[in-house]
Amino acid sequence: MEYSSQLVEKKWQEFWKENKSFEPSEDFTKEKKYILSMFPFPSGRLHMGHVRNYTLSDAFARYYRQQGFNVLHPIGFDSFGMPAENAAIKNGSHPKKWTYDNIDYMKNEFYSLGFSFSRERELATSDELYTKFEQSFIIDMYEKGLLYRKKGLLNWCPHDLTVLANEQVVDGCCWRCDTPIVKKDMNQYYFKITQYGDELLEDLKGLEGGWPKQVLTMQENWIGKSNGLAFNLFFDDVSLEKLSSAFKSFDVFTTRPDTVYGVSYTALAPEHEIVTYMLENSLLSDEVVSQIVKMKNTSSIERQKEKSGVPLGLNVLHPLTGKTIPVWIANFVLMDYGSGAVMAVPAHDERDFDFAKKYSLEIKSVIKPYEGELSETSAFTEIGELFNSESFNGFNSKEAQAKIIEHFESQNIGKKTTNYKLKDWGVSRQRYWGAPLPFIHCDSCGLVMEKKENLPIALPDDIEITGEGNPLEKHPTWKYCKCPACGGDAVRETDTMDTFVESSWYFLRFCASPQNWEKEAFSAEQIKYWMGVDHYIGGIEHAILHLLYARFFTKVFRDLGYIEFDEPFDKLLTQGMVLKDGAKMSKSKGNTVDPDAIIEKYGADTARLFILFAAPPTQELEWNDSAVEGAYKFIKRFYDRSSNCIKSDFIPSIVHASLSKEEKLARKKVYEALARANDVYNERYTFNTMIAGVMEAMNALNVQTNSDVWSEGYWILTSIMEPVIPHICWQISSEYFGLKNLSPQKVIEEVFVEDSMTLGVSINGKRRAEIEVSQDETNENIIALAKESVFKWLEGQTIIKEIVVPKKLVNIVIKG
RNA sequence: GCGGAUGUGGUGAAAUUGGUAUACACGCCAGACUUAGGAUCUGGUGCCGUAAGGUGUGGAGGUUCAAGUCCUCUCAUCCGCACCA
Repeated sequence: MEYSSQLVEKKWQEFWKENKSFEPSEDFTKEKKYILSMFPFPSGRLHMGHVRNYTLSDAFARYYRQQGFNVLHPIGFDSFGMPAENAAIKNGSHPKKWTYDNIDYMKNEFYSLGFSFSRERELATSDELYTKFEQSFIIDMYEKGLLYRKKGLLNWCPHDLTVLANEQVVDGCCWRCDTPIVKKDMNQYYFKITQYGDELLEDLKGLEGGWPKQVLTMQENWIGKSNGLAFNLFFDDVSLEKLSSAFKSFDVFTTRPDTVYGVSYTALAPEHEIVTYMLENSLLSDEVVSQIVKMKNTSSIERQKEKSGVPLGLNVLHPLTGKTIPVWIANFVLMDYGSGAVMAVPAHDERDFDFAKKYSLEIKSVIKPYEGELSETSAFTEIGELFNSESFNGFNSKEAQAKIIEHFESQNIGKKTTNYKLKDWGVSRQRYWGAPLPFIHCDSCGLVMEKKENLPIALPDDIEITGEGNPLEKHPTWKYCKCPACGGDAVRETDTMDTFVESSWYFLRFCASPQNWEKEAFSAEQIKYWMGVDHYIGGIEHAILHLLYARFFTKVFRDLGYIEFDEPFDKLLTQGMVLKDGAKMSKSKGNTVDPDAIIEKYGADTARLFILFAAPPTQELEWNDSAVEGAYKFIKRFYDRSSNCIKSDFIPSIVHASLSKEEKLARKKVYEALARANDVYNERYTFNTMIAGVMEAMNALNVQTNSDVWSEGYWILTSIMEPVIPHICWQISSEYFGLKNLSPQKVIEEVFVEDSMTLGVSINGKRRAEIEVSQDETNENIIALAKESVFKWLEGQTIIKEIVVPKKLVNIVIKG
């Protein structure tokens, strides 16, 4: 029969659906595998990145099912988010309809690719049920003090009247209307992720081996832990008077306490509270005020271009020497790191150096290199030996750091301190299409939580989306409610949550039993059985945000008593991008390939085979039309040649010794492919080499005619390939083997035993000839044969050494 | 600037512990079958050279009997972070 991807694929997809072939078993005594791909945003259609992602997880899921594991391989949609609202603004569609239409379409695409998802556990995070459970967790977190509300500086678009996420600010302007954004002080809800900063950092160690090093490093840098010294700088009397003693001192942090004697000025961020106080109380000249205002209104990108600052007219006293030090405002001091103020040591810090040069401030060296001289034109930032540092002179930087911290602590003028770059996670968005925060504002009770029995706080359907302001805010009735505490009139919080909240726990939601899907967010029993995720597969672009948030939620849920483990994802596989013509596929570049078109022309198996064969998963994948064609031809050949098999429910038993050379080689190649496949699924994930092995075996089978060898070969090869090209493998298997071969296969060692072996013969490491000897040949004879084979190279030469590497080669070392 | 990754034929890429470099595939070339083929099958294909041979894993050194693999330096490309005190 001629190969028809259309017929074969439809047939098996229906078979799998009707037979519920991929639902996990409730038998928790079986060994399990939880295979998960990062779930998609329902943007409308699948792209090749999706196809690659889910083909990988599907291959793992199918392999482990074959091996007898109980496999959970679920799918959901991360379905809240701005694109739904943007589509509404653009085409007038309702975000809900747009979202769920897209989900329906994409689900069909998924199943037309033959993905073996558990259909009973499908979810969309915009489902009210999901919102209900999520809001309940939010309430728990608030009660634990892990969620709080405070004023903060946010990106505000004065044209669209909305807050923007940092990623939505492009070159200081609104990504949609190009209006320059301004910083606005607004109330915002935050998760206290910083409380888990140390644990999030420490537990990265346990993920080594399971997670790509790159991701671990990125998270480590993002958390950005640094140890140092924090101390107060006290104002002198004149300054105190100026400030009417509203401030006596301010706090600074340094990772280089060894340079403390080199402090020659100190700098505050323009947003520092002392600066604010001075502005509000008109303590600064007009000139200085205008410079500060200018600094504050400059975007961070602009600020980085050149350092600038202005003296505040205040002085502090050096904590050790008592010397007077001027206080400046500097645009390079960040308000949201440390205390928003720094001690400046221009001799040993590049930034401080640049600033001091520009404004002719004192540069005092206190560290000298062990070799070479101090430079006049740059800061010496390495470690070295202390001088100009009173009793600490002569110490090495490292020792001095500890000693100086000790000194500050013993004098009670400073403290050993740890700082993090990680900031609390701002989760509120002034948007409609997200999960509402379950809070109520009451004039008499303040901020009150909604009662759990009233959940979910669902979104109203009758809204008007204009792109200006928050539709929930403008809805005529939605926000008005009674206070759960006092029963009086109150209003709901109209902010919705960042969609990263939904993706922070969806992998737990899949551990709900379908019978209790509506009753519980997840079942303790199933969680205990299925978690952690054995293989988590997704794009590197989520290396920080999603993966960090999911780790944070896991630890929070543990502390809330819902789960008993620390980390959600045991093994992480980050796939590479899909490229065409050397660039990432994207609509704007017009270099996309539509998965539907490929499925229609060649079939899902071809798409899957090409994707797994063209490159290892972690590498970029260059799309190549003729290589796709090649994958299609392979499948056709694979199916055509199956006619050489004999129908049987058992693997044929073959007496290896009685076979011809070609037959033996074919068997060897088949079992080599099997051995390699096991290795690939368990350790290496290099599906490309596994497929190459199968192709080699096919080539070897094709030069012999023994139908037992053919049948055995196909019994094994269709089993290996089923996770890759499932439809055609089930077809072949059902035609010849009654589906009995889709099960664990044993490697037979005897086929690897050969009568003779081929050894390379090299002279001084350069290969010159090849000899064939029997397996049990003595080294003496091997050397004799080797010498004979390279006779002409040895003429008149002196042999120094002869090396025999068993089963590999002979190396003869000659003089010269 | 800091951190990470990658560099092998015309192309995508193999080489598990240092042991015959270029498996497998795409492309190309030749042939067969064909009215024809962009179908199918067979063979060839790193580079230079008619050949003998030489040469060859971004570049330069080094260790070793032996290096794509280990060490030092260097170049290029890509990614992440980026005034984090």
